[in-house]
Amino acid sequence: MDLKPVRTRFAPSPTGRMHLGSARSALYPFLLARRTGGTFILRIEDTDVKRTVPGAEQELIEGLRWLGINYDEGPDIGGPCGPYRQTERREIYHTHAWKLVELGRAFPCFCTAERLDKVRQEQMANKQNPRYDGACRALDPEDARRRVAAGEKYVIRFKMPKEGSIQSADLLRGPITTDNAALDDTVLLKSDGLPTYHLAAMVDDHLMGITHVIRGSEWLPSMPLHVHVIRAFGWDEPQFVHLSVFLKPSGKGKMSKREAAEAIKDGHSIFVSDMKDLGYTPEGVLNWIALMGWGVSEGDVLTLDDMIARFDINNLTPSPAAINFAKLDHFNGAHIRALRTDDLAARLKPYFLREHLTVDDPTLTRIIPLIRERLVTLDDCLPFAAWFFRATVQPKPEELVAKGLTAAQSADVARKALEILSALPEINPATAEPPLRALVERLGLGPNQVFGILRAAVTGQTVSPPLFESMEIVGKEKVLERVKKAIEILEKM
RNA sequence: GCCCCCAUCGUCUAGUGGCCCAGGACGGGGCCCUCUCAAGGCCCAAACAGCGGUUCGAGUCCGCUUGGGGGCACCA
Repeated sequence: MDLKPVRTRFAPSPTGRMHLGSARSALYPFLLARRTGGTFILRIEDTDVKRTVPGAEQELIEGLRWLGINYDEGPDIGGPCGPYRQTERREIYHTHAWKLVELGRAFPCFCTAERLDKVRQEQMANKQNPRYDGACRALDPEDARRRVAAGEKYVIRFKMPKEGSIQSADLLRGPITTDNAALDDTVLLKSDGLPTYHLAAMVDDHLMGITHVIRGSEWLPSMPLHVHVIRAFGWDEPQFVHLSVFLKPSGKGKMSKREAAEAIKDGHSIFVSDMKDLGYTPEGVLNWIALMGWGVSEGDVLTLDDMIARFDINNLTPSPAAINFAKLDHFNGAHIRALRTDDLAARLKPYFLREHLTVDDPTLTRIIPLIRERLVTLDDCLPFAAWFFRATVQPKPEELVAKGLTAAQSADVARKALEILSALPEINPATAEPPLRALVERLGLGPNQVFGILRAAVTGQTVSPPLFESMEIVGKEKVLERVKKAIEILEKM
């Protein structure tokens, strides 16, 4: 791959929540910039004032930060090509739109939305393609200028050539040729004075020196228009890369609001800001989205640094990808297992605190090695280890009874185990396991039966971290106390 | 309706004309390990959408069909 430093950007519109698709649209240009020693920019495309939702920009910024996708220039940190929020660049677009008018490549249009709607409906009724009918295209330029000066509402439309064709290219798909006749006199500057995407993005990408435009495939059909606009200004177009969409897990149809709700029911989400609460790590999420649309031949558990080292824009795939939450779980678990103890402890603590547990840090640190490889999500620490931070446990009576034994027999086993444990100076795997295994032998029982009783007694549950290691952390005093309590419960059954 | 894009195991993908009776990962099945649950190890099932070309040779190139996706706003 060509490693000349690139300038790339993530240019979201702050119109809703940040989802997986947005995250990936940010990731790839980020990776390309880092791989080549280039620059990655965040630009907010907020030119649709009606659709802008308060807080969306903040969610975007926080999402990127959480994922570790850091940008070099952006609305909150500035940079040499600012401002990075399009509503703050009004004059730039205004000037550029009129420049196109002067060049004869665009024209003011005074048509009302009502008339345009009517025309469109008639066209559709006649099975024609809906398009601008050209009413204002033929207006005398001086006339038009006077009407604008007089304060009449107007938009500026691109004056699409009636004949000929244009060639544009997508890096992954190759060149495509489009007849100009199939293209429309698209609005570039709206009557509120703000630009449409087709003007704003082209102007900004040029002014910000963007070399590679990596964006969603919904832009593929308008790429020819974009190339027209860019060339009308006399600029060179950047490399275009269109990313395919994410499909819902079934592979039938793209992710939708309905599908997003389904995911949440299953304990999953397509929204970046939900991921942390659900116990996902940035590493896991990143790894997951990175590999939907990017083919690596082998070794697919990757950190952000691994991705940067291996990223090659030519290995992106143009076909749509169905999301698969099982794979997210896999990557998340793999990255959790790779975390250092202190790091994992710090990440787990909030989930215990969320349950109003009092966390003792040294204890937490000792628990980590026992649960690390059992965690798929960070909040899995609760079922495995919340009991460590509770003063008492409440085993269900029936869970204290070993398989194949009666309550009375189980109580007897527990009494014998208690006797052994009481005699130990302290309880740990080295001291407790050999005599208890000997007990298993002596009673002619299975280890599951004896250890199962103790597990339920000490942890209050049937699934737990390894028993002897757990008992060591709990401490002899509490272990004895809990086994005694278990015996009482069993005796009453 | 018109325009554009895509097409390898259930899913994500490797494959850039001979190295492919198609490789990896997830998921699934089996076995081993084992105090529960995991993790780990070993093994198994599972795909080139169809039809025509081009070529000595096609998963790989071309065309058509089918299927899927996207777009046709003073939204991005």
